[in-house]
Amino acid sequence: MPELPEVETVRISLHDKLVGQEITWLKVREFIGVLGGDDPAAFSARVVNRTVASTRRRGKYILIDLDDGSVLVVHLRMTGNLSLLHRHDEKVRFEHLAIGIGDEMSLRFADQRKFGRVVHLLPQEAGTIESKVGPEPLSASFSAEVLTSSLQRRTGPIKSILLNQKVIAGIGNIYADEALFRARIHPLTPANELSVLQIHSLHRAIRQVLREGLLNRGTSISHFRDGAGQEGENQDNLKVYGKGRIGAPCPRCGQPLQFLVIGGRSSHFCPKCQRSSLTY
DNA sequence: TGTTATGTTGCCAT
DNA sequence: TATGGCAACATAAC
Repeated sequence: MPELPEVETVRISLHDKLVGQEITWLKVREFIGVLGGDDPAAFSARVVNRTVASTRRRGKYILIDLDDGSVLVVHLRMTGNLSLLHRHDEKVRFEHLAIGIGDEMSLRFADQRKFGRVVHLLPQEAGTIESKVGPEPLSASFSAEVLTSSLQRRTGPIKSILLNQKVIAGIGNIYADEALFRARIHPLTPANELSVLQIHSLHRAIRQVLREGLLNRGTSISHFRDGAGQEGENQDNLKVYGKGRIGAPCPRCGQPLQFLVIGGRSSHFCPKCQRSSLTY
């Protein structure tokens, strides 16, 4: 479900309603594992009575900064969902954690598949997130040169490399396929065989598809909703993702799109527009 | 009714 | 270190 645009959409939808609010109570439901092995009572003791200082996003992580320098780290994985409801609203389906926000609201974390986590990092642990992810693709520091240097020593298929969070933070299966289509690069191309022009094209395409995803407030193919329960619109903007299996026509050339499993992930592309050794 | 796929990541083996 | 396979889990769609 959630890649950079979706995660950022959730964060933005919650930010103003969380900042400055006190965490007043906390309830862990049946799935205690949501806390990543932490003890519910200890977790609660560290978090309750703290105030939300700010929210941030790093890759696919939502970071909720508390006033003591500690951080609530939320990862939605495949089917995780954050929603801000009134405190007396019914428990939502698959709810694993409810966090009281001020006197009236509660932030619910729900996750059908139980892969997602909400962990609390002490101030001295807050840096561990940084060691898990690479550059932010929409930041000014993510240049074509930065991308070049991380691709040139890798031999794996570019599709798989784009999914590596240490190479670029926040790209998932949808935006990887969309970026490769825009850059006209075959997903199986070994990363270190891309030409300078192809890397520049890919760099531009990555930023473009992520920005569009963000402007459309995320891609809602099945599960995705923002913090207010709103669906995104970017599913209408997808050019190839999900279309290869049915052989839908390429929006550029009309050829049937193709489907491949690459690194265990479904991959959709145009065999004509995205050729393996395209020289400019 | 059974099988298969699902947008993520970490662990394990090579 | 880089890469690939697979498991974690629940459900919908075939």
